[in-house]
Amino acid sequence: MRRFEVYDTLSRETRLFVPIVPPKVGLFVCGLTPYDNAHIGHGKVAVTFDVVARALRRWGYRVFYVQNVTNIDDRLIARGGESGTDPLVLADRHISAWFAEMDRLGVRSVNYYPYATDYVPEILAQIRTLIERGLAYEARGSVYYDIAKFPRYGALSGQKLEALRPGARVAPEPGKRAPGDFVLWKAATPGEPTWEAPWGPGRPGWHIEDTAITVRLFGPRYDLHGAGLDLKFPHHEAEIAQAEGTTGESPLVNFWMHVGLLTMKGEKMSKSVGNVVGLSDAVDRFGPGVVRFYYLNAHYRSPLDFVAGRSLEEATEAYNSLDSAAGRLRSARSSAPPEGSGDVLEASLETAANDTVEHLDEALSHDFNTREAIALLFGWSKQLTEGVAGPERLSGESLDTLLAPFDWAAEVLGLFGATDSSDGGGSLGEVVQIALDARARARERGDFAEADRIRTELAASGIRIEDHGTTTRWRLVGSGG
RNA sequence: GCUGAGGUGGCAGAAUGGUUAAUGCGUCGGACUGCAGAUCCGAUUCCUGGGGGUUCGAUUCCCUCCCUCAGCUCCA
Repeated sequence: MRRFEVYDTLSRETRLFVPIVPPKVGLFVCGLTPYDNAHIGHGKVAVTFDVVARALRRWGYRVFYVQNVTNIDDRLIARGGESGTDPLVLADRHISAWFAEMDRLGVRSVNYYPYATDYVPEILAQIRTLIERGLAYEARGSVYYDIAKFPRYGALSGQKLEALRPGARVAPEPGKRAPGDFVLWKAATPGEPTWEAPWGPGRPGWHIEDTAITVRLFGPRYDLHGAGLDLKFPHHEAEIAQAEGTTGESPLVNFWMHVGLLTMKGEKMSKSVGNVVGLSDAVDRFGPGVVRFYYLNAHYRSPLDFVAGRSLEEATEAYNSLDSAAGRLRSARSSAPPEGSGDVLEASLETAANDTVEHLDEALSHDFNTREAIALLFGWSKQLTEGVAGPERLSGESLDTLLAPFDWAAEVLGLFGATDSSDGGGSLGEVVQIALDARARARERGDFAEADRIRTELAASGIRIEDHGTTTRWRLVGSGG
């Protein structure tokens, strides 16, 4: 197991990561609220923790990665009401879309997606315990957490209860002892999905599902909790209060990781501001590789400012240059000379390849510095152009060595893998080759109008042509990029 | 107001108590090309918010001020 450090929001310092029960790592990410389509801010969190899980697995940790699905909550009910759809049906629809999007983006590291509604017994048990311990109280069929009874409430976000502005954004509810008390169980409202409970029919509050799930799956304490920065308060404070109040053990989580928000012209991207860019739109236009690259090209904790018409376009340029460097090697590898023949690599390059891989692991072991890793990949790409004149003459073994840094990127970042590049091969390749042959003949006879027409049409289909002397290469690019 | 995160070249964005502060994008020049793009070579040597302090040395540590963003019970 490789040693690495992570910034922990609670202690506000970067610390060496030590699992509670090595080599196991419990990773919980809260997030999926399927009341609407995902936007590119959601994608940032998903890709960030995908890379975290990939890196940890590479380093020998056994990660159990859980992401919950809040398939019942206020917004779902509101949206369902607007369109006359059952909230649970609406949730299912968005969940399917989310899974499809994650698959396209290469986010396949989540082991288990528990649904809130599948954990109602655990939720009820937790609420019952909190009431028994005097930490929660009933009022008008609802149950609230009495935050005055939990002194650590506010520690994660550094909030002092007295300093909070109660009711600043939400009207105080009748029945609460204090405005800051949060709801654990919401009394039924006509027309809403409800579950039976000792306090009367109702449904779970927003925060309780997470701890019901994690206490059940991980026990009273676990290793890593991730989410967007905007969930730090009050949601994560509530989680701590619920879980630690129930189990009596502390801390609930050893390392809290909070992802910097995606902003647009300096403002947070959110539905309420109305400045959202759909995740699937971005992936459609630029391709999954570019979108992943865009996220990982900055440190996960920094805010990332999205500029329409520029951010993903810039990412495309940078992404393409690395992707074609990797693609060139991969296509040479697929047609490498038979085993035991071909040129052998210079020893210095072999050393450099190994060093690069080591440095890549090192970069990620410093609080997942993916930007540093990408800089190293550019450095490696530069070394390749300087040191490798003709990759197609190299032995397969040598090519494998040269590919090692890109293989690392495919494994950990989910970028520049074999499936990312479309150089040659396959039935698409045959069709494209026919078009390229026709263009070559047109150029030979000086019919450049025809040659350019073919080039333009291929480009419209997302196929970019690159002339290198007498040979022509092609690659797939995002149709809009 | 309170809490937290930040202010780095034209732009995006790293790092570090110490030689010329990564990397990418963009721009300019050159090579190649029928042209364009891509690629390659070179340039973009006067960039760390203001002011103090600690230090032989600060962008990094401390103080202070200014500014930006986020959170203060919908939020990834």
